[in-house]
Amino acid sequence: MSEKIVLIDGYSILNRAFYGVNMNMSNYEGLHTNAVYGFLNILLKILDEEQPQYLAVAFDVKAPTFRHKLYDGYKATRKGMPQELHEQVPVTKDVLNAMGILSVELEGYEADDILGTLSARCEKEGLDVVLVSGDRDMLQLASGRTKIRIPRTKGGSTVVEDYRAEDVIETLGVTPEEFIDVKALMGDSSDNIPGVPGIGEKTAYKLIREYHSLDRIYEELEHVTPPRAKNALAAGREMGELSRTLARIVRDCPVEFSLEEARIGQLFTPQAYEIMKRLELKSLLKRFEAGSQTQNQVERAFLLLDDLAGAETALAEAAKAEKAGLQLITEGNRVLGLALAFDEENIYFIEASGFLTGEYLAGKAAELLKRGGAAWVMDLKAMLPWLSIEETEGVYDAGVAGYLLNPLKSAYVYDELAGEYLNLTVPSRADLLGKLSLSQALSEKKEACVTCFCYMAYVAMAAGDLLLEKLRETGMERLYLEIEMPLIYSLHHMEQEGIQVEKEALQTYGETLKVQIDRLETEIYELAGEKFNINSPKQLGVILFEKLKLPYGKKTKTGYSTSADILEKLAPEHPLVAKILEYRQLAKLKSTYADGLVSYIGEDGRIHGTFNQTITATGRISSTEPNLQNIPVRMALGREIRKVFVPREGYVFVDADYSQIELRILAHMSGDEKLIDAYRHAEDIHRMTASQVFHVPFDEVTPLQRSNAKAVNFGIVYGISGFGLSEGLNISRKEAQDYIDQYFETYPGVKQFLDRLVSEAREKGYVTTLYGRRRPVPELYSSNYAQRNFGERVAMNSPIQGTAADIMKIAMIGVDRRLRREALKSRLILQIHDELLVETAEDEVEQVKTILKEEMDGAASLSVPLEVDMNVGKSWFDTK
DNA sequence: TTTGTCACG
DNA sequence: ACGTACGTGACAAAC
Repeated sequence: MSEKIVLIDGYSILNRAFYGVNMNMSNYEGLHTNAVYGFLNILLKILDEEQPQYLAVAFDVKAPTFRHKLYDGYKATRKGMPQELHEQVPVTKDVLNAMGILSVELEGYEADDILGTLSARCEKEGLDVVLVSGDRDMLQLASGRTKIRIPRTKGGSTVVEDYRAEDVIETLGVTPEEFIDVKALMGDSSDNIPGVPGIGEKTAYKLIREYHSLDRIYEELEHVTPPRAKNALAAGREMGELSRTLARIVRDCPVEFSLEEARIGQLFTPQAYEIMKRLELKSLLKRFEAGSQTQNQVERAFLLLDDLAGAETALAEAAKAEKAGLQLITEGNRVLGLALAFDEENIYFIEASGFLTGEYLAGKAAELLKRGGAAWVMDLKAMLPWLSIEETEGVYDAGVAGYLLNPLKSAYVYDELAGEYLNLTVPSRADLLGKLSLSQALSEKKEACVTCFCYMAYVAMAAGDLLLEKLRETGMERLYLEIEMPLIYSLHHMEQEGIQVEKEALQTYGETLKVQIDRLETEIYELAGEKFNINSPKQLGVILFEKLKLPYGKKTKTGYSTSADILEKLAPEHPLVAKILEYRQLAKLKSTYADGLVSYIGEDGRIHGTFNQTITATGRISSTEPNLQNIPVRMALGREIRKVFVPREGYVFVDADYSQIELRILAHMSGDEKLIDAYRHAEDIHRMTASQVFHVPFDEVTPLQRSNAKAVNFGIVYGISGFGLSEGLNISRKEAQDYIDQYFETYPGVKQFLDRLVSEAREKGYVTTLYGRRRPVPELYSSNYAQRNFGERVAMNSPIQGTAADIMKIAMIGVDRRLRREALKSRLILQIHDELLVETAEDEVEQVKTILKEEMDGAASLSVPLEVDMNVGKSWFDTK
């Protein structure tokens, strides 16, 4: 076995770590530690896996490199790193130093070049090389001896992509050496490598696959096709050759390096331990303490209680505690037990069995929540169906707190919160219980269950104060206490209430669809001349674009695109296309809505969906199992479905929706005088926009002008781009850009506002709503052009969409509370982002309308009024 | 599990 | 020449 060296691209891995680990992580000095933490985790993971004898980390030096001298534009626009990351660089170097790990820097060269040089030298010495970087450019260094490893954070955990030379060939279709020339041709906007103007990614790969090098291309220039590419190549030869020099990683830079200095010695030194302590990286401390991993100390306190006496004693103690963590453990319609913690020594799982019934434990849980002290739970809404309690002071949901602090995470479970806020690495539910259901696990792996459940209670308790403190620091305490916590109860009420659905009518509707689908199916097979699976985009693509040779518009990464917008343009070409579109529509209605919804109707004749509070990046709620926020309405046939959503006997639906709430928020937040003034008076906002942007009298706006203005309004809210608008309107980019320019000329305050959102987001790393809700925008720092642009649109859209979500939440809480406090029978049953549906007792219609109007109008006081449209009907179909 | 498609605001 | 409209969830097919 040959010896092995691991070489690490320092900044690139720090960068990955920074965006992969929750940004709020910091020590008591206020120093952010998430990147250091993530970096060390990746480092230790790689060392574990590779078991190398040698190790070095390369860093860039803040000075111009030879590339800057060659080309003025080189990395001129590269964005600086945010302060929170910058401050972690010296700390990371200190840690490496304390661990005796070699750091290498060289003025005039980038870390890439150092890595290229060290890998070349080590290969020559007969070593195996493992290069760790976040940057795919590094792939040009892959070889038989050198493996490139690219860590990615995927759904919270880190996975590493490995590339040996053969993997590069397999994934890119070119060799590592050829990859340099690909980059020379196509350029790289994130590094400001210009490339050959006129040659894009597709052409670059195609050319290199055919000719294998830039030089060969130029030798054979006469034969290069298409002519467009040939001409571009002829004109851009200098740029191409310059780009190749810029793109090629240097393999012989004058860096001083001796293998002996890179030899790995004692990593977990006392010095390193001290730094870990100062950084408060507790989970890493363990490894630095003895070198060996031990279970977390707190686990010693975990205890299973399954006897009445023991449980009563613990519960009585907990009742006296100032702070407690708990979680009722439930599955289906059963309470399995209660997890409970009230200090570091008293952490219990009380299993439901014998005299310790589920009802008893639920009652005790309710008492604990109401006892006066702080009570932290992991997921309050999941507990409420067993508790029969209403809004209670001192009850805090740790999951919801974690969501506000970073809404981009995929889940807010105890192990994630422990890692982020307690610097504690604890086994996840999947680690402990695998894929077992809770009841299965309880009978098969009791001990693991106790660990899992005790952690829930412990983490909720232990992280509580810190979560509140962070919410305070980030200006989200009121958002949390006055909006998100009360909202949990409103969502719970809606879930309990559910909505009545006429099962038989829905089934009949599904059968009608089936008849039409069968008919269409036959017609389609006839027109196509063969049977195939119409639901398969792949098979459909073959029929349309190969057999019938219709012109394909777009390709997806797996084949031809057959999406509706493409097929619509194709419809005049062949009668089959329209049939496919119709088939798709009906198939969707049948599978998702007719058949799909039937399966959710409960014994009470109602659908009780789930409203999720911790899913979206912007602060909206989402709806699942089923999704009641995307019931068809735009197309007539689909809208029919709404006829089966009906109020109970003696009730009607009152439906209220905000009119153009996002545009009104835009007017308010931007402060644009003209827009504010327009929206103060306008009945029809899109018409008013058309009138002002196209300079025509309000009454003379044509339907086309209005619909164009409407699309522009949408575009503005989504974070406008010429391309996006042109797609939405099916017009040229030039025309779309003209519309946008005219809009901004008309409302200069909006332009300023949107620019300000982006620049503030770049500075701070996040954007905020009117109520202080944050959304981090890490994409703004991406080296990828498309990603960065996406970040800009997010920075423009999230404050608007998020503020609308905040306002609706305030309104919901208000409506729900008043219906109850005023002792009405009517109940809020659905929220669809800007719409509320109230199942209203017939004799309460007027009161409910008043409440909806007052609470929705009054939810926020903006510089433009919030208008609410209301309708009453005997089904959801009738409320439009 | 991922991808393409399509339903909603 | 590049690559995008913002935010979701469910279903069927393909991997």
